[in-house]
Amino acid sequence: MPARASLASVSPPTKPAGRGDVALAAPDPRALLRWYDRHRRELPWRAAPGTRQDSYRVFLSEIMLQQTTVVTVRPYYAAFLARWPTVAALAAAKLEEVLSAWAGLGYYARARNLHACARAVADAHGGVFPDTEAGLLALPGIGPYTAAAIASIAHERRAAPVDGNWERVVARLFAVEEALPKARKRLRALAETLLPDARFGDFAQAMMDLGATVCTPRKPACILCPWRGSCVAQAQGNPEAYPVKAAKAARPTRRGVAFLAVRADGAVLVRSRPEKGLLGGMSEVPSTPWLEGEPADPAAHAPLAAPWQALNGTVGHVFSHFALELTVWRARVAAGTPAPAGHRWVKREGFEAEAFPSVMVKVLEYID
DNA sequence: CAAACGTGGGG
DNA sequence: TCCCCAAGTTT
Repeated sequence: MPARASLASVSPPTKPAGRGDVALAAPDPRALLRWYDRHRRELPWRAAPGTRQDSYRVFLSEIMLQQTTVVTVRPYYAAFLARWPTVAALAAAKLEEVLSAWAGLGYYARARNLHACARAVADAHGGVFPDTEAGLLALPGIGPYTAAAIASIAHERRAAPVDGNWERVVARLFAVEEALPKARKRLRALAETLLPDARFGDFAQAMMDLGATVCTPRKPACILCPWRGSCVAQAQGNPEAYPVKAAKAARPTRRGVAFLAVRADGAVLVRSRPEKGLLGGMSEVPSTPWLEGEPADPAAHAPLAAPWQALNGTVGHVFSHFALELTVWRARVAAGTPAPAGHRWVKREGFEAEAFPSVMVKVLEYID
């Protein structure tokens, strides 16, 4: 257990208020582990106490949980595990299958990387995940956090998977004044001082549970915290002030027109988006470009000549860095209408196999 | 390194 | 309605 004094090099330069009078004990990792033993949450991807989880399951869950809530991930995790129980099974899947199964979960590069990673493990690692952070880090879609998570949880390596929970907990423990994202390096250094001498997987998950259930972004339950006697922010009385965050960029609005061509048999005209970029590789109804300011001329972008009818209302959708307002133009076309190059007709029964992102599901509600 | 990259739920 | 947030990675 490093003494407080040894943290000087990574501590914030400004002396936090409230530290002067009462000496705070250094946070003891064993106290958190004891708390975890009493309050550990049951989660589908979590192994029974005292056992290690299969690395593929840790991998699958960690990729899905990136920037995504537990509640949202649950059904996707169950579906993926049932359909592709092993890394070999996932590696054998077609990318399109993986993308359609991922549809609705967001950040679709994750699905592409998940698949590429499974193939890399199957092809270049004999079907076995690397058991070191460095080895894991070299795989597609696995960054510093996920490498440390798999290494600690599945392989019991000494590693600090510093996620948003860890950052919040550490920022409060040490009252870090520097704002995110610049504070990331400092927070990581402080986090590593907290690591125990054993039970690295449990400690990693304990930090996440603590952040998710006690040291929450708003109204943290400090009274229930095993580290309440070691927390500078709690001593200051303003835990919610941490972590400090930089101002966010404004979110502009882009507009466009989506063309909903409905054939007599109910089939809809669909195409696939480019593999890179927004909604990469996902299925979509053709549309004008999505632009800020002056909308593009719809007629110039219609996929085929038809009696287009502008529908009332718009489809609104919020992406991570812009909001989208889509006007829907719909046309009923004859049964024999051919699909233009790069497009295809998809019937209702075929929707399941398509990789429609949520924004397109909204557009497709205008079929009838 | 800042920006791109989704979505749904809660206050 | 609006803003924030959630087990980050890639370029």
